[in-house]
Amino acid sequence: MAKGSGLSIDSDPFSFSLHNPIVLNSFQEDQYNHHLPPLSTTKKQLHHHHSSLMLMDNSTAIRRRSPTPPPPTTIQFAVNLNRSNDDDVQHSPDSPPPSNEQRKVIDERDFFADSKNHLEKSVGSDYPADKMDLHGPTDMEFNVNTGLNLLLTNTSSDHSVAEDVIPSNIEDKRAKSQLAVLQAELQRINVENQRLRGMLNQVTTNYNALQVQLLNLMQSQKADQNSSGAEGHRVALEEKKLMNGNGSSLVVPRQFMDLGLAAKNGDADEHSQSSSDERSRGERSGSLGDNVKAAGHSDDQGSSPDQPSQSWGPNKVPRLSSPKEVDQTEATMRKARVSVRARSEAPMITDGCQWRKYGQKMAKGNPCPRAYYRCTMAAGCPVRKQVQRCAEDRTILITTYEGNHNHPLPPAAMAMASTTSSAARMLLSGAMPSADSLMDSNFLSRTILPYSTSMATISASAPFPTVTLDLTQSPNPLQQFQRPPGQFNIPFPNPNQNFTSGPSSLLPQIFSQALYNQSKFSGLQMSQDTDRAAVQLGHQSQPGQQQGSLADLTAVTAAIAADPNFTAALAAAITSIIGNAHPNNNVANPATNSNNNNVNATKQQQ
DNA sequence: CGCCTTTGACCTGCGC
DNA sequence: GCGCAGGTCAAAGGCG
Repeated sequence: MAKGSGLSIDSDPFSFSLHNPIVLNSFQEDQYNHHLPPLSTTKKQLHHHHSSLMLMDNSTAIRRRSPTPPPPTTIQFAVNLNRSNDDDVQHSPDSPPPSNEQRKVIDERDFFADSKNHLEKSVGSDYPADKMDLHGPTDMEFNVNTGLNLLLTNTSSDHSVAEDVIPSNIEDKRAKSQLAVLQAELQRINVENQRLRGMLNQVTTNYNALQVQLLNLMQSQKADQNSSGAEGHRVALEEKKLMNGNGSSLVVPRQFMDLGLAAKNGDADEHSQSSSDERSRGERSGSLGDNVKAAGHSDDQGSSPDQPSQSWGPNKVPRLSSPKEVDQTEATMRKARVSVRARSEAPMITDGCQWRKYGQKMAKGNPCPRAYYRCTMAAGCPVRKQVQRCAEDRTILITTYEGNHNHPLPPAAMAMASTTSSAARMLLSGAMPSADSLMDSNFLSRTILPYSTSMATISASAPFPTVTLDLTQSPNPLQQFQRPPGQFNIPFPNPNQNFTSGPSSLLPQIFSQALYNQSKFSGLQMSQDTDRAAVQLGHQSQPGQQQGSLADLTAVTAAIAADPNFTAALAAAITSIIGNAHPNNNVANPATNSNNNNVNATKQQQ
């Protein structure tokens, strides 16, 4: 029996699936079972061995042969995309030839394979089908809102046999009718998709033109600021407030702006060689600052990864004596951090990277221990992160990132890296972004930031410049549409890092999406009535998770508008989702790991 | 055996 | 100088 060619409708009213072939009633199923494995087994095989192409239908209009009306439902067509020889119907030497029903099974599977090809052309016309990983060994489910009006036959086994006995010819006609409807609808959607794509391209073009104009205007203003001396700093700060578009949503300490402008005189990044007098020596530079010094020399723009020994550890930081070196150190020690607050029951948000825990301590004022991780995707990678639950609300997970990766990143990791490095560079440079970076910043502001009016904050009291992305606030998704496209929040410069290139303009959305998908009850809490609104990127593996949302739709829509290569972002998002199940990301829950104490923790508790 | 987590020890900066 | 707090190291043990 072909793997994944069985049919089932899940009992879950919110997600029952039709696994090809599409129509079987329980009576027929019993007949098939003489030759075929149980459908449950088949479905399981499909789940474990095949990718699935799923067509999500949220338009209701789905009729089941059930006495009860259909609930708000998502129909998932799980299509066996791997048609290897092993997948074909295999008959034992003594088994009978395939029956008519079995042939129908095969034919209908072929139809779905063809449908999959249509979808690849439709959704992924800008993205190679092979990169969609639809043939991969994962269980990725690719969901598309079909808007279909389907007439389906229920095959749930709880129906009586007598009720479901239908002549096979009628059933066959019904199935063919459904297939014809499906095929016609797919073609219609293809046309619609092309039309929408064209519209989006037009909007994107216009938007880019506006961005360039705005950039030119800001650059001219900046030139005026530079000519006016110190007054320029004040203007720059005001300008940034204006760009924020919400005076109360972002507090940008003057010191950071001054610092950034001073850094701009140098290299405009973490490795600024400037020795600005505006860097106050009185500011705290804790032990992490020592680490940051080293990290600044070892990340992707400053040094070779072959020299990891200078990267970390206060004990390994070379002593710098000359005033010039001290200034350089102070320039790099002020490395920014990016803190992400998200509601999650998971012990750690998955960002696509591999992390190794190297320490855990009790932090003052928080009963939950703080865990320290370093990136292990490459030797000498300076990136570290801290994970700690919020003391006030332990459902909030605070993840603080620091440093830049010195190695290639998977798309999901690029999303996080892009976001963090953008934020860090914003703090450290304070300079006006380039045209590309402006785009990047705008995308970020229109996707992550709109989820909350107080989402992005910059901490002035923290020992180090820290950008906090708060994803715990209840958003108003409609604001995303209502927000004028020219309105800015934080002008995150383009990371433009060595290994964080790629569709950076899309990454914040992906990052946001990944965060959402990773959180069982994410801070991106959406209204129920908009649930399952349309395109879904989320996986289905978390029962308690809200699936899809208007926010998903808006994020995806923004991504489409931002870049015609939307499918690349889609693939990245899916990758991040898949990465969510990475076995190495099972970090012990700090909140529940009460046995982890150290000297300081003991002192703290005493 | 390699990778990971755990956890006590250690280092550093800061305030008093 | 001492204590505190943040951060890291590294040995020990667990796990697949």
